[in-house]
Amino acid sequence: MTQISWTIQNFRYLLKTCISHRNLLTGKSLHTLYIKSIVPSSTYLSNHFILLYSKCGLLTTSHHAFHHTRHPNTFSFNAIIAAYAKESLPSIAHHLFDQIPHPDIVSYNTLISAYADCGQTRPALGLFKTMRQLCLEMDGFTLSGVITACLNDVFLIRQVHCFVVFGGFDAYASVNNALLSCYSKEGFLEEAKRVFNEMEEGKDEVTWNSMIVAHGQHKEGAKALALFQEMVKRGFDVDMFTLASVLTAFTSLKDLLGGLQFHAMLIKTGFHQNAHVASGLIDLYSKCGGGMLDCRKVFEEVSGPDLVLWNTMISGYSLNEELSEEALDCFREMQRCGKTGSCTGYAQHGIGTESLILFEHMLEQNISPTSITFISVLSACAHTGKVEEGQKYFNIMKERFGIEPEVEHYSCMIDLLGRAGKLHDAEKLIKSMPVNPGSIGWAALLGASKIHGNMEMASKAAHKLLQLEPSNAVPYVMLANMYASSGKWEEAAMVRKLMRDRGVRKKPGCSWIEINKRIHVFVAEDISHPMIKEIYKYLEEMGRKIKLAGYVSDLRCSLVKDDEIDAGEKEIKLRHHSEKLAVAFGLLSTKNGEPILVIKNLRICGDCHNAIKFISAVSGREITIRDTHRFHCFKEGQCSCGDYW
DNA sequence: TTAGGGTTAG
Repeated sequence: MTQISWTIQNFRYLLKTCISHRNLLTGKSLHTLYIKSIVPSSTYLSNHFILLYSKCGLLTTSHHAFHHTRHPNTFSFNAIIAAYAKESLPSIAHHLFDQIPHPDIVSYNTLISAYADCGQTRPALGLFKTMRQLCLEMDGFTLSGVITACLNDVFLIRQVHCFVVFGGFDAYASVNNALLSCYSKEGFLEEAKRVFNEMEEGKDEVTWNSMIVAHGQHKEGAKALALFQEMVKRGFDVDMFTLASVLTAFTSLKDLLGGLQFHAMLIKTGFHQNAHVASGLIDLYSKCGGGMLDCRKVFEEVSGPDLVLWNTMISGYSLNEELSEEALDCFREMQRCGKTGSCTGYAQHGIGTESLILFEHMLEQNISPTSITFISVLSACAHTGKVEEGQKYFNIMKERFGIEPEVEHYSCMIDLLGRAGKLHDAEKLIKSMPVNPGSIGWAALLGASKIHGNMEMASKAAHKLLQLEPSNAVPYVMLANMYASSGKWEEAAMVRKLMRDRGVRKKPGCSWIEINKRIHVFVAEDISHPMIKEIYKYLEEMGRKIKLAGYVSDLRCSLVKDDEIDAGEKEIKLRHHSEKLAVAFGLLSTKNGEPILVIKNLRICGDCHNAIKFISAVSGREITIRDTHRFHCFKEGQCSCGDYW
């Protein structure tokens, strides 16, 4: 048998191939072979074994390889620091950094990025300052890391931006990409665009991807899709990052049809099995009315679902949560017994919901939940009135998983208690919060007070909100509407005047529906649509039919003073709310039996919710309304939210 | 050897 003698060059070549292909199996065999071989000890090879294990996510093995390196050099330290940085362990990385006799620019860059990834601005800037004091050379890696470390502080980002321009670092694509991305994440799309435009020929794939996602995040989906087309036209490579970014554009446009076509393309290319892309798809379907069955199919296609994929599914279910027939029966029974004020019966009967079942499955798979997972879980409990479960999960997040509740978790709990009619408990929770409740907490209490018609609590919450956010129209409108619906016209007028005096403008309510690839938008009492006469006529006829079926209009929702118009006119005004117009147009423009989907930019009005339940029964159609809070799927006279939203 | 880009909540 011929003995093959391996040389260092053989090992070098094969090891580099293993690293670039992330081929752990071959890499490990190579490592065993190297240890047994007579090849002299090589720091180069040892360093690359550290890298291989780090890139394949084996931190302990990587550290082991570092530990067994006979003569570690700066490269060896840099490689193991990068491994700890990747696992978000900057303090250990720093400890290793301190042991390097002569740290080089890569050592600094790696440690700066380690801190940046964990949002630790100060230590990252400290290292940057040291580099300046030592007159060490800097490069694009350094500045990209420093910029990322400044995320959440736009003043710092601007200061570093000045440094970049005056130091000539704006020649690096990575530096501009970091600036572009940070400006966008901070909400400054215009500044991101300026960076993009000034890059001229210096753009790379990352620049385009960042710009697409920036537009998607700022709800400029159409521009994001146009950028994607431009990127392809200019010959840039499309990768997973691009595809996931494009999906957010479809989601922001609520363009389910476009998303479906894009999904077909993803299946052809096989990219749909990538966890990031799949998360984007699930988010799209769950937010645009695609249904959770399709989400489940996408989820099952992914071989190794990651944490975000689980979170996206749980959140999707929480948005689409349907109360089971059993739960609805229980609720109806409670209503019959006159216990309408409280919905805690759901919790008392321990009825499971899909998102909570999925959450338990996630725990069985030993996937550790994060703070975001708990926001979805608690929000699902709030949507379905599961007070006891909500309290249980709120407690275990700290006790079992060591996650400190943040203002968002408290806000879910306030929402949960408030919706269930426990307004005083909700207020007590706000007062006992160790973190500042901010506007989110008070907004949750205001919403719940409105549901339960508790004027006193609503006024308290609204006034807190007006102090915190004087330019936010929501508390003014909610408070004025509550006064108006309870006949307190003077108070309603005072709130409206205050709003006018402060120059606060209400976001006009509108609803839209897509028919034959065209979006039709309606505002209340719309007269602009070409089919508006037919729509009004249809609603008039439908109004008669649903009245016969038992519908009674809720005139409190018309919010017009009694002596201004009579009840008949109020009823007409109610009939012409934007969501009713969109529903009527949808029913007129589609075939019998076809389901329709309407989207509204605000919360659905109480009278519309009731009327559409009747319309679904009379027309025999499935009507889905997606409002800012959740999906309402109306079928045979019932809504999936169980009148609890 | 090190960077910048994607998915989840409110």
